[in-house]
Amino acid sequence: MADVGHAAGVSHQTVSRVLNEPHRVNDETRDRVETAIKKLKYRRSTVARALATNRTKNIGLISTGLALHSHSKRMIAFNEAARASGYQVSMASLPTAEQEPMQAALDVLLGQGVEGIVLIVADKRALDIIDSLEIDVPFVVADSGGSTHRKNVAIDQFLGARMATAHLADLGHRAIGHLAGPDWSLDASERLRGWRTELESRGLPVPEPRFGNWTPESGYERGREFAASREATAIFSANDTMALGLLHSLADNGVRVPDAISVVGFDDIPEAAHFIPPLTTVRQDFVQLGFQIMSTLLGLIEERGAAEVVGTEPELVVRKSTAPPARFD
Amino acid sequence: MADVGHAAGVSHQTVSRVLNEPHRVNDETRDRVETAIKKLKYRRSTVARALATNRTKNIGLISTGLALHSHSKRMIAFNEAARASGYQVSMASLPTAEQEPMQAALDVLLGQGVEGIVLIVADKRALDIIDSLEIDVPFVVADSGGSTHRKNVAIDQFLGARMATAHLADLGHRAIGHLAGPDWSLDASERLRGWRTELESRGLPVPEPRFGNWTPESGYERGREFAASREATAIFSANDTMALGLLHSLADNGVRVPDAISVVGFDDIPEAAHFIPPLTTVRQDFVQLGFQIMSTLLGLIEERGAAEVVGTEPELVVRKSTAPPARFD
DNA sequence: TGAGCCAATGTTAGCGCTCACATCGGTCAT
DNA sequence: ATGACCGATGTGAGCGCTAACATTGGCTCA
Repeated sequence: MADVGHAAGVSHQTVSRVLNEPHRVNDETRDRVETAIKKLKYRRSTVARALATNRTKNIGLISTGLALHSHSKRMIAFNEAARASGYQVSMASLPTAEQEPMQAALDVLLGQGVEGIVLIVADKRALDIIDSLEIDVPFVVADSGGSTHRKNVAIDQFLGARMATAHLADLGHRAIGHLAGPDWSLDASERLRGWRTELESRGLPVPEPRFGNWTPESGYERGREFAASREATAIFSANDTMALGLLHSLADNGVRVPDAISVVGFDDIPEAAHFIPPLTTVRQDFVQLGFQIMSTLLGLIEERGAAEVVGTEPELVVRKSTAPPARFD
Repeated sequence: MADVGHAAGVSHQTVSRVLNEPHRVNDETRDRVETAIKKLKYRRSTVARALATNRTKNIGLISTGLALHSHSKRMIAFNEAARASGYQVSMASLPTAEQEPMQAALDVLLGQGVEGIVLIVADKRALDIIDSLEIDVPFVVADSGGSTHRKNVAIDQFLGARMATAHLADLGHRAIGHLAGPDWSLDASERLRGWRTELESRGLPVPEPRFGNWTPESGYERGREFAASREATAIFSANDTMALGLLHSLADNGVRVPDAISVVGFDDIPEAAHFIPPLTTVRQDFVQLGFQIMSTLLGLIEERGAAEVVGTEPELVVRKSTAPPARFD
C-alpha cells in the first residue's frame, strides 16, 4: 500500500481512503491512485485489514453428515447469499456430529475470526454439542425445530408435512402411513409431527410410523413391511430418496402405485419427476432459504435486533404417485 | 497473548513458543502457560498470525453450477481432506461460470491470502477464464481433461467410460449408443472419448452420440429419440440422473430394459440401486479423490515438486439394467 | 577459575492495514 | 482583515502475532 502511495505521490493513508471512502478524495488524486493500483497489480491484504479493523467479513459454515441433496443445496444457496452480502464463507464439513471434531472445527473457525456461524446440520446431537459450547458470535441453525435461545431458520417442514398428508386425505385416504426420517434429524421430527397433527386434526387414525435413515435402502426395507402388512393405502415418505426405495420395493412386491398405494415424498429432488411413477412431493425453495439464513445472521451480527424469522412456505407438487384409494364396494 | 503471559508470569513470546514449539519450553513453565490459556479461554488470532507469518493455511474453493451429486461430493470430500491437513477452506460457489463473477471471486480469495485454489468446475469456460487470469498461487482443477500447464486431478473418466462400454460389448451388444453430457463439461468429453475409443478398439460402429445436459429431463427427451429410432440395443448414459430420465421414457414408450435395450449410467448415485430396474453404473470414490486433490495441492504449495497425479480408478457396478441383446435368430 | 556454550526466556521490530488526530491552504462571514 | 471552518491530505500509533536477536544463569572443560 505504501508502494502504491509512493507511485502515485501520496501517502499510504490516501490510498487506503481511495479504497474505503473514495468520495473523500480529490477526483484527480483518486485517478492517480487507481492507476497506480492497476499498474502495480496491487491487492489489499484482507488479513491486515481484518487485524486492524477487527472485522473479518467471514462466516463459518459447519455441516455434518452425508451429501444429501437438500444438504448441499442449503450449503450452496447460503454461500451465494453470503457472497452477495460481501461475506466470505469458511466451510467445515465433518463426517459425523461428534463432540471432539465439532469442538475442533469450531475453535478453528472462531480463531479465524468469523463473525457468525451457520450450522447446516440435520442432527440433534450437533445442537446439543453447540449448546454446550457457549459460542460468542451469532449463530444460526439452518434447520427446523426452534428452541428459545437459538436462532433457527428453515423452510417450514411442519407445514410441508401437513400439506403432503392433507393431499392424501383429500384424495380420500384414511389409512395414511408415514415413512419417517431418522430420529436424530430435526427435519424428520418436524415432518413426523406435521403428519401426525394433520391426521389428528382430521380425526384420522394415526398408525405407528416406520423409521428409515434417509437412504433408498431403508425405504426399500420399510417398503417390504408396508407391502406385507397392507396397513396403509397411502404413505407419506419423509424424503424423496426413501420414497424411491419404497416405490422400488412396492413394485418388487407387486403393489401398484398409485392404484393400490399412493406415495408422497419430500424435497423434490431433480430425479423425482422421473421416478416410476413420477413422484408427488413437497418442493422447497433453498435459494430463498439461503438468503433468509444470511439476513437473519446479518441481523444478529449488526445487532439491529434479531430479525424476524420468516420461514418460507414449501409447495406441493402433484405428480403420478398419488390417486384416490381403490374402492372395494 | 500478552494477558496470558502476564497471568502465567512469562512474556508473550513464551506463550507463543508454547503454542508453536512446546518442546523448547520448560515443562513447568509450559504447564503454567497452558493453565493460563485455559483459564482465560485464550484463542490465538489466526488473523494476526497470518499477517506475521505471511501464511494463512487457507485454501480457496471455487465451484460453479448446479448442485450435482458428484459435484457436492467432491466439495465435501475435499474439504475433509483439507481439514485433515490442517487447512481451512474458503468457498466461493457461483451460479454460473462467467468471467465477471469468477474474477471477483478469485480476487476476494486471493486478497484473503489463500495459499492455493481448487477449482471444482465441470466447465470448460471456467478453465478458459482461469487460464486468462494468471493466478500467482498454486491451483488444481478437480476435473478430467488435463492440459500441460494446469494440474488436473480426477477420477479417470475416460477409463470409466471404457469400462461401461466394454461391459456392454462383452454382453454381445454391437449397437451401443451414447447419451452424452453437455459439451462444455470436461467430464462429459472424457466419457464421450472413452466410449468412442472402446468402440473403435473393438471395431464396433460408432453412432452419433446424443447430447443431454445432465438433467433427467434431457435424458427423457433423448430417450424418446432412442426409443423411436431403435438405433441401439444398448446405451451408455454419461450420468445416472440422465439415465433415470432415459429409463423413464423407455418405459413410457414400451421399451423394456434390459430386455430390449440395456442401459449403463455413471456416478452411482445412492438412488441408482433403486431405479427400476436397478442401474448398472460406474462408481467413483470421491473421498479418495478429495485426498488426492489435497495432496497434489500440498505438493505444489510446499514446492516439493509437482506430485504425481495418480487418478483413482472407477469401478463398474453391475445391476439389473444390462443384459445380453435380444436374439432374433 | 574463567572462557565457552547452551537452554530458557525476554526484548524489539515489523507484518499491512485503519483510526484518530494533526496539518495546511483556501473560503466564508463579519 | 481576521478568525472560524472545511475539505484534502499526512503522521503516528497500534491491531496480535512471529522472527531475530539479546540476555541470563548454570553447566562443562581445560
